[in-house]
Amino acid sequence: MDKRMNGEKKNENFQNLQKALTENSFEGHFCSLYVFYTIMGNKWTLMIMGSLINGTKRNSDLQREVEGISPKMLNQTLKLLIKHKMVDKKVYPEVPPKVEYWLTEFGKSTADPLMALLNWTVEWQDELKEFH
Amino acid sequence: MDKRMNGEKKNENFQNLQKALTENSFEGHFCSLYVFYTIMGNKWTLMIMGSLINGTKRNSDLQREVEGISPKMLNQTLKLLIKHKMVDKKVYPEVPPKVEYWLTEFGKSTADPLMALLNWTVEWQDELKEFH
DNA sequence: TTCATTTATAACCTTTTGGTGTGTATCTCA
DNA sequence: TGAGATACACACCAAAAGGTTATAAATGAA
Repeated sequence: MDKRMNGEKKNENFQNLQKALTENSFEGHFCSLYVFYTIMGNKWTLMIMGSLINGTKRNSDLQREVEGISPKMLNQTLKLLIKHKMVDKKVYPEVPPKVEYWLTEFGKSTADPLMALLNWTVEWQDELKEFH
Repeated sequence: MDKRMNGEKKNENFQNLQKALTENSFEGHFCSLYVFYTIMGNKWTLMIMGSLINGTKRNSDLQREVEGISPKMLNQTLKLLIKHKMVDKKVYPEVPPKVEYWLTEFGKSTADPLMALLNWTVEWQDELKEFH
C-alpha cells in the first residue's frame, strides 16, 4: 500500500472519521478512544500483550521476554489488563507459586485496531523515522 | 460488523499481528507504535485534531471548540503536533495577530488507524461501557 | 540450617504531564 | 489615554506515571 497511490481511497477514512465525529456525539467516541488509551497507552502494555499473543505465559516468562521491565511494573500492568478483561490468569496452588496469564477474546480483539496502526506505521515510516 | 459473526475473520488480524511481531524485529514495530502514542496519546490531541478535521481553524476557534482546554495546553499541544508534522500553521502579520492551523496530509492519514480504533470501540462497546 | 525459587506487595523517590496565573507585544476603537 | 483583542511565553505548582529497593511466604535442594 503506497500512500501516493490513490488519494481517493485515502480520504475515504478521513471523511468517515469526520462524519463519525460530527454526526454522533463527540464525547461518546472520544470517551471510547480514551478507554483504549487508558488500557493500551501505558509504557509496557503493548510489549506484554505482544508476548502473550504467542500464547499462555507465566510471570517469569514475561519477566524474561519483556526486556527491561521491573517486577513491579509487570504486575501493575498485568493487574490493569486483568481489570479491563484483556487478560485472564490462573493461580496454581503450588510452592513456589505458579501463575499463568493469557489473552481473552477481548484482548485478542485489539489486534484489529493494532494491525491498522501497524499498517499505518509502515505506510508512513519515512515520516515516522525522524521521531524514533 | 458483529463480533459474534465469524471467528475466522476475527482471528485473521490476530494472526497477522502475531506474525508481524515475531517475524520482524519487535523493537522496530513497538517503536513506531510508541511514536503514535507519543503524538496521539496526550490528553488534548484527539480533541484538537477532531476539531481541525473540519477544516482550518484559528487559535481562538480551537479555544472555543475544545471545551475545557487552557490556552497553555492548547499551544503546547499544537506545538507538539506541528513538531511532528501533523499540523501546519500560518501567521498573518496583522494586529491583533491572526494564526491559522490545519491538518497536514500526514495528520489526515491518522484517520485510517483512528477509524479502525473507532470501529473497534463500536464493535466492543458492551465490554467498553463498563470503563466509561 | 541456609539458600534459591516464584509471585507478589509496600515504601519511597524521580520524572513526566497537566494546570494556573501572570506578563507581553501590537494596534484599534472608544 | 487606556481598555480590549489575540497569540503566545515563562514560572511555578499539583498530580500521575514510572522506577528502585526491600520484603513475605512456603518448600525442596545443598
